[in-house]
Amino acid sequence: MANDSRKSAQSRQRILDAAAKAFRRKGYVATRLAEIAAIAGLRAGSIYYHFGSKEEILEAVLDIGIRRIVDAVSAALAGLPEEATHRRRLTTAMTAHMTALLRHGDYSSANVRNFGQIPAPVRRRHLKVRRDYEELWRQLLRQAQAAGEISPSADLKLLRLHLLGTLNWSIEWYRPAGASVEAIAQTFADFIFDGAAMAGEPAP
Amino acid sequence: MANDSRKSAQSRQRILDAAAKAFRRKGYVATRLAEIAAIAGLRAGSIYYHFGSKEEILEAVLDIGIRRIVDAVSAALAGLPEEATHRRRLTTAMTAHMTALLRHGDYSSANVRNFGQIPAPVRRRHLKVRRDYEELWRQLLRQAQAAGEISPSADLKLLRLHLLGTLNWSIEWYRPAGASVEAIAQTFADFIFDGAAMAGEPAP
DNA sequence: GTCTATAGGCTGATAGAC
DNA sequence: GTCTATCAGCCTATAGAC
Repeated sequence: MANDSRKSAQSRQRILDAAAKAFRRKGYVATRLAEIAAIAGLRAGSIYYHFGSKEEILEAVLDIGIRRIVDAVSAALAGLPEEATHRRRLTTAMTAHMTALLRHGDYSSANVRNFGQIPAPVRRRHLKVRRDYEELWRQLLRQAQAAGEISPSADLKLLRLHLLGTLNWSIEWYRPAGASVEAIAQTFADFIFDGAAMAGEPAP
Repeated sequence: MANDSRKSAQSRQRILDAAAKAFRRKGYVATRLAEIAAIAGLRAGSIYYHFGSKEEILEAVLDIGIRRIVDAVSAALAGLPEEATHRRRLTTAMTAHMTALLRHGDYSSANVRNFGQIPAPVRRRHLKVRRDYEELWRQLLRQAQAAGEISPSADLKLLRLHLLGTLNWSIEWYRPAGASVEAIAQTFADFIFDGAAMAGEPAP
């Protein structure tokens, strides 16, 4: 009994892992159930013992994906000393987000990549979790601005979209061969804070 | 005769417009030929008078998409006075890119959005045009750095990915209701050049 | 040029044996 | 729990009438 439920949980897990990997690479619609089954080491029909439909698998993958990002960012922030600057907090959060996406990331990448093309009902249900994550960034930015580490004139909504856009777009171009994820995230964080203009250059 | 070839060209155009619109919204794989035909005002079978396959339509849409972006950016840059600063050049290019994407942009959006999930042969053929466009940005950034308007220590490759990532990601969140495309692009350009940190704040 | 009709193939999902 | 077998539906693409 404990044996059966353990076996079931393992198969379910393998199916989810396989789906996340496939969704990340080819997208939800283009991925076939037979493909997921093959990666998971079983036949297409067997999937239906664990899931009611392909959409149900998608929902599970999306949920795990966003949760992994939230957990990674939260854990990284929790590991910082109380007195850490807001700049350090934001840099840490950016690195954690990017790492979750690129290195430990079939689920997280599948989430970010497929979000724009998932069926409407699934999207609606998933939106709540997404908003919670956005709220985390809103708070980080608000606190940094309140503490005077971000310019008071900065539009925090656009800054958040600017920042997350840069990070999320990396799934389109990142290849493990190049610079490390940490180095890239650090460079991006410096761009975000200091800008790329020559120091002392006047604004136009 | 001139009448027929004009009618043919018009239908072909309507099919492409319809495909670009659908590809932008739902992605290539999820879009059905019957759907494209319906938007274009004809039946699925009729499409094959104008195109040999669904993939052929995709290729045409992708090509037009990238060309529209290149043309928009090139035209905007050509409209600048000789003595324009490099900051102004880059800001202008960013605005043109974003406008092409968000406002005049079924083709351009379809291109950016579907690039990650197009069939391998199509992708390979399309890569060349993409690289040409990237080269345009490489030159802009190189010249700006050479002129001393971008910090000599800035990694131009990461700066380009940073900049284009921010712009391209906007197709995931932009809604016409909010701020104008020009205002958003201007804000992003200022972020890119000046950063969001409190002026005079020391780096950590 | 566009239509209707349909071929041919594949896909998500179900049923029943083991 | 997983398999095999199979169904029903849908989709791209083709053929031939108009």
